[in-house]
Amino acid sequence: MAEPDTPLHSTAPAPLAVTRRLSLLLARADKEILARAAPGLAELDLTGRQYHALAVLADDKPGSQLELATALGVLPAIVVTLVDDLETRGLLERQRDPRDRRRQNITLTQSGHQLLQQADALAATVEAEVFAGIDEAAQQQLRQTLIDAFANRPRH
Amino acid sequence: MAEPDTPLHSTAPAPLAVTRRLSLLLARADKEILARAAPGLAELDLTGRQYHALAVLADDKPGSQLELATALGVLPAIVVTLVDDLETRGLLERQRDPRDRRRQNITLTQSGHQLLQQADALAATVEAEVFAGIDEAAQQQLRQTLIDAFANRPRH
DNA sequence: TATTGTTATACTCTATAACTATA
DNA sequence: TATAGTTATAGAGTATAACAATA
Repeated sequence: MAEPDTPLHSTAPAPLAVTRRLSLLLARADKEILARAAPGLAELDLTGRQYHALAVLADDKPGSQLELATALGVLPAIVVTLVDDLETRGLLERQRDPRDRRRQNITLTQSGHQLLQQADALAATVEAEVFAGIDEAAQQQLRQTLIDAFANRPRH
Repeated sequence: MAEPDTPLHSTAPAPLAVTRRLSLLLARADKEILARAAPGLAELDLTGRQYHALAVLADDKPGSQLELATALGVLPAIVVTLVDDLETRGLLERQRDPRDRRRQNITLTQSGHQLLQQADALAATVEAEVFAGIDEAAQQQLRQTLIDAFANRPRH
């Protein structure tokens, strides 16, 4: 229902910069979700990247730190300190691959899995908050389109 | 068509970490697009953020640097050097607002608009590349869902 | 007294290259 | 000779606080 002061045939508002550009829209979505999740993650002593790493380690079981680096989209040198920290906190364990001693096999410990579960619960809450006004079908479609475009594609 | 070695009733593959979590999916989408656009933007001497700033300045015409900072999601102190650089390159002009001399009115110059146009063309190319396999309706739906969830929402 | 913009600075993060060990 | 992991370090980017100008 129109506000009393709103003309019936108002001119359409000029589109915002961000709505005209899908790239910026995606950038904003990412930033917004991270900003909302960051305080909760901080209570778990996790950065967004550390959460990402735990998720990849739990589900994708990369066979080396290099694979983990690729999955996260960061340099191998970064992964070393990232994994160092999580290992010190007892969230994962490193073990040299006996068949190729250059590789580190990384497995989440029980507390690693537990912490991931907490982080997932938090992420789910944030997602529910952000997509509160969006109907279920649109949310499902959003997920599927992103999977089709990004998740099944080899990284370059 | 199935590969010869693929069993007809193979067990469904465990979902990748990123496909189970919408937040990570969005993070990956953002990262992927930025990674693909970065080299082209670098040829225009632009970072992703500078491109974002040009787009906001052109379309949203923020009335102060603080508004620009909010739109970009960065701290006011960051905007100073950001705008400094673009001003030095003749892409925009600062002018004190005569009605409130604390505020800086920022307007894109002609070359600022031209550079933005080039960056937009590049972004469009990258988007077309990334969403090549996605049908037009799904792309449109993706855009609309993101607008509904993020663009019409006051920043917090 | 509050707000906008600015500067300085300490801090964190990142990228690069060199190195060890394994293959 | 190539690859996985590691380390050191220089450079880039960020956050924080203090300040000037204006309201």
